[in-house]
Amino acid sequence: MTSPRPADTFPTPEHDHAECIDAALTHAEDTCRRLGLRFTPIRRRVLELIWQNHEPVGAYDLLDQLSRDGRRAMPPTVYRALEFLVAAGLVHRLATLNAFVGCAHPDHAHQGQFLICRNCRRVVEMESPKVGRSLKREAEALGFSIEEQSIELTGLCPDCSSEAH
Amino acid sequence: MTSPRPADTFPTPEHDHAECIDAALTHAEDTCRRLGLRFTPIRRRVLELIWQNHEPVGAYDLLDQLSRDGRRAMPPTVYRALEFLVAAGLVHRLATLNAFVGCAHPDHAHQGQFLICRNCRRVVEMESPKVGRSLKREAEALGFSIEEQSIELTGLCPDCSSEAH
DNA sequence: CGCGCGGTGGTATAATATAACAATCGTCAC
DNA sequence: GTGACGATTGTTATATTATACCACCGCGCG
Ligand SMILES: [Zn+2]
Ligand SMILES: [Zn+2]
Ligand SMILES: [Zn+2]
Ligand SMILES: [Zn+2]
Repeated sequence: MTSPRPADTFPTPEHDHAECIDAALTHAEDTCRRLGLRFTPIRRRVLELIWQNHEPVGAYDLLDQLSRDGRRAMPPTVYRALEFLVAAGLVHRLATLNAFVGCAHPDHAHQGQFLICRNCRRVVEMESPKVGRSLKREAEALGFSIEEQSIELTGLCPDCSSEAH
Repeated sequence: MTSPRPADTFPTPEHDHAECIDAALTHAEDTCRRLGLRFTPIRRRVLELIWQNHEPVGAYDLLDQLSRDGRRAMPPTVYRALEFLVAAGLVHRLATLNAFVGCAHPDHAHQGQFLICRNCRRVVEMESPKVGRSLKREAEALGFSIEEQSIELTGLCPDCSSEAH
């Protein structure tokens, strides 16, 4: 079972990030094959770029990096790839940042809760069933049925809060 | 004690919305006077426009409406007013919609959870202490300290889900 | 072959937001 | 009053993010 590293905690500087990238790409291949989706070179490359680190990336950053590859990429190219990756559950879009981050739990359908460090910009994807249940229950009490959720928490990660004296 | 209507449930078509607007404006005046902030005509007018209904409004929509007033408004004008109103806790920005909505609980500091109907676009601001506590606890377990939260739930409000057979 | 469909390339433009500087207004000390 | 100063607004320009639209390509299929 290939799967990206759990990443349900902030990654250490020592962690083998090449493995993060490799796991994400391998998992994406598997998923796409299983679902009959086409994991084309552009889509693969965009996913790889998104996984360059654990920080969210803007679409135009990706565009620049694609251009540096040699291919003259235009906005629709990267947005199409992103749309595909988000739909396939391989990438999440962070609405508060207009940026994209690799999904840490791509092996099952979910909509996580994101912890975003305002200092180092790293992101961790939590998945708290408790929070999900509370929200669902309280929304239902108002007669509201949730279809999508966007939960983004900004603050300081452990490393950055200990730095701040 | 003036305060906008609770709006912790979806508003009925029959409710006296003029009262919603009036309460929001009166409360804003009070708040600004208390905090020594200047509730200028532009800021007042923008808040009034935001409260035209219970749906979020985009900055450029507001801009159009301001222009229709006669004043030749430019983007910075409306963005500055919005910045002020958000900072004063009178308005919230919805990241998933790039839009703004009047705060339903402006009488105390908070960061609510928004229920957004994808059909009628109405928004309700929940304030669930339970959700807040769960998130805080689970984030702290990862060493993360939350400074801001953005929680936006999209789905169907009671009225729109009963319409859909 | 002829057709349809998903993917890509490319141009243009829409929609959202901010930078930078000038002009004006309010307030307060003098 | 009036000059000084900070806060607010006016104005122009530009940055940033995202989509509409059409042409072309490659491939499977009747
Ligand atoms: Zn890593
Ligand atoms: Zn950090
Ligand atoms: Zn109302
Ligand atoms: Zn509705």
